[in-house]
Amino acid sequence: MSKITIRELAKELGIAVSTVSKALRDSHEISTETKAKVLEVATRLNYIPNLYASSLRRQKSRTIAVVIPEVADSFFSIAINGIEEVAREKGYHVLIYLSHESLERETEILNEFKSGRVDGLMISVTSETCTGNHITAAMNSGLPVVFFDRICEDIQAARVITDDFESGYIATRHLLEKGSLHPVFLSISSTLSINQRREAGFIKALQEAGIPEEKKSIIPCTGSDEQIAAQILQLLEPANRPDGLIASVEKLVPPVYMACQQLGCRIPDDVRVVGFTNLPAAPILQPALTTITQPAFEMGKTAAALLFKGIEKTSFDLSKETKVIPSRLMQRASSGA
Amino acid sequence: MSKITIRELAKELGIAVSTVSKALRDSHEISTETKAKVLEVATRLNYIPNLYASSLRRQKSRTIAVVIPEVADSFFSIAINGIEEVAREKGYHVLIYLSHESLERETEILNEFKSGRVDGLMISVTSETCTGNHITAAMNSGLPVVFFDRICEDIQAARVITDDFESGYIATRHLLEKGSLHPVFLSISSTLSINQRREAGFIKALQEAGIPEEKKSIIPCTGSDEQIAAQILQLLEPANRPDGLIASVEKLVPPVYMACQQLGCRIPDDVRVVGFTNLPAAPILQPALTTITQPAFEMGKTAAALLFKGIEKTSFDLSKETKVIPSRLMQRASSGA
DNA sequence: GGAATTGCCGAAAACGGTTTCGCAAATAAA
DNA sequence: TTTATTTGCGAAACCGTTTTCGGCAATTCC
Repeated sequence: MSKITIRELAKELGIAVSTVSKALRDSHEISTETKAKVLEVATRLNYIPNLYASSLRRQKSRTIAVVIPEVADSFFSIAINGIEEVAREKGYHVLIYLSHESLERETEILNEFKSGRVDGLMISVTSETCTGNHITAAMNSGLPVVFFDRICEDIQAARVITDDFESGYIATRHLLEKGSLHPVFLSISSTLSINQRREAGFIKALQEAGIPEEKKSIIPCTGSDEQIAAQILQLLEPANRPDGLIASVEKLVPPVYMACQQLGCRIPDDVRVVGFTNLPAAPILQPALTTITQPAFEMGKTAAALLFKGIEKTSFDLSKETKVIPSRLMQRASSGA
Repeated sequence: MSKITIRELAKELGIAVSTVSKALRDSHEISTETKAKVLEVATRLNYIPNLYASSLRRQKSRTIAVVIPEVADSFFSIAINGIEEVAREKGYHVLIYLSHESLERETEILNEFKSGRVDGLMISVTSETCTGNHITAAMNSGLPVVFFDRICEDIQAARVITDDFESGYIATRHLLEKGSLHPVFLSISSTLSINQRREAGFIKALQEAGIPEEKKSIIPCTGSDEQIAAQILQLLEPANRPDGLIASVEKLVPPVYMACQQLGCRIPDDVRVVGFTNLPAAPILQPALTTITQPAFEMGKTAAALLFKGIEKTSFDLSKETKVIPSRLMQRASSGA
């Protein structure tokens, strides 16, 4: 089964290649009968246009890139689902790149896009990414860009985010209402947008409650998984154990539960817990985990839809768009009765 | 920042475009000095080759496709990690497609590859995929294909799998040793390769143990998530509750724990549980889940490496390759003390 | 009825690299 | 010294599609 090209269709039909091309693209220059004939032969011979020839000529690839820190995280994997769904509807293909939380890698990846590799880019930045030169460089080369979830605050670009500040606030208030007197916030990166906002919501709730702002209440959890586990283990030692905590990202949830099991620390009696996560296992943990659940699927869909709008309508100024899709507090046993 | 092409490099250097091209590809026809000059100008002007022009001429795209049923499953998301790692090393790009367990969708997706869209394909088939006509069609068009995890038994092609039969056997023996007298196997699809093998291992262990092969011991769990939950809930009713069970895929784990919580069914005292899963939450479940953990990352890496070997060495007959990477039984509390 | 328009199609030039082939000079072999 | 061979480079064809442009006939408009 050799590849069949537009030339062979033309030969088969006894007409010019340009006519075939126009017929296939449903040009008004071509009569309905000719179109029908071309279409018939094309399907009969199972003609599939060569994407690269087409992309080369038209300077567009019907391909988008998704750059995320990692895929083994429920938020991102669910978001990809949403992205793929919209892409498929629109006839676009999606390339995936993992930055592994490395700014250097992210920069490398984005640099390749300047050649016109992709028609658009959706990105959730690295926790290292504070300056976005590589991103603005890509944007300046004419690439439509949509940030989703983890954005770069100082770049004027389309954003699809969730209400991280409010979620941080709500989670904290929830802990306070459940009786926690000194909740702590497990922070993963002081430069990460979502972390900053959640943290700000946390602080606001604390201030409103008249709780003195001790430095200790924000606990940085950084480094390898093992290091994080050790930090959390230390935090939950009986000596100065907090009575409530917020796991600001999904990866902090397992070490928290693990530490509690090791230390005999009871959730929620000793420490009330809320986690930012989309883990399907949240309701089956013991006790079931109260979560701030992000609208991952919707965010993926929305971001993709926005990107396609930016790609297809040149008149549309993508950079002014910001969509905020609210997260939800799923109240379960881990935060108290 | 306008796109800069190879012609502009040539003009800047005062040499022919063909020379520039060859220099950039490090051809032996070009002197070392010329190469150096070309390289200098190329980096200075930040030249990035147009992938589509290159792909069109060379008939290869340095792009592979990964087709999987879904991404929101720890196995697949970890496998993607492995794939991406190898792809990046090799300078390949990876397109991702989700079949959503639909054969029709899978067929559509594969059909597009016949145009030379990608240089190779890694696929984990749908549970609906018993006949692989669409896959052999793609293979016949010259596309190197590697199956990973969920294979199509009747297609002669490269495979990277885990020892599902042995794992099913080991999981079952483990349950029996822990005192389960009549373990059951929760099956998700009778056509799915991994399901069949795991089931076969289960049956073998039962036979060896002299347990009469009752039909009831293999429980089909199909349909929507809600339907599956209902089926499992019914199964675990006290009346004829099994004393051990194997969740043959990850998505069955939450409904099992959920049902036990609802019914007051104690794990492992009432029912011993083993699950096939890579869930990071497995150790923090109460009780911690005994798992058959698949080498997802290694499988992704191995499959990708194999595919690239098949792509790059035409002499290499991919279709005869089968790599089996063993899974591991992670013994935890859910299967008994 | 002549001019202007419209409808339909074909030839050829793009798109931006890669590759083949040929040519001249330099080197090696005879 | 003559003949082969090698080395380094340039001209042009090529990959498969899209698009511009022009042409011819049929139609519409004064």
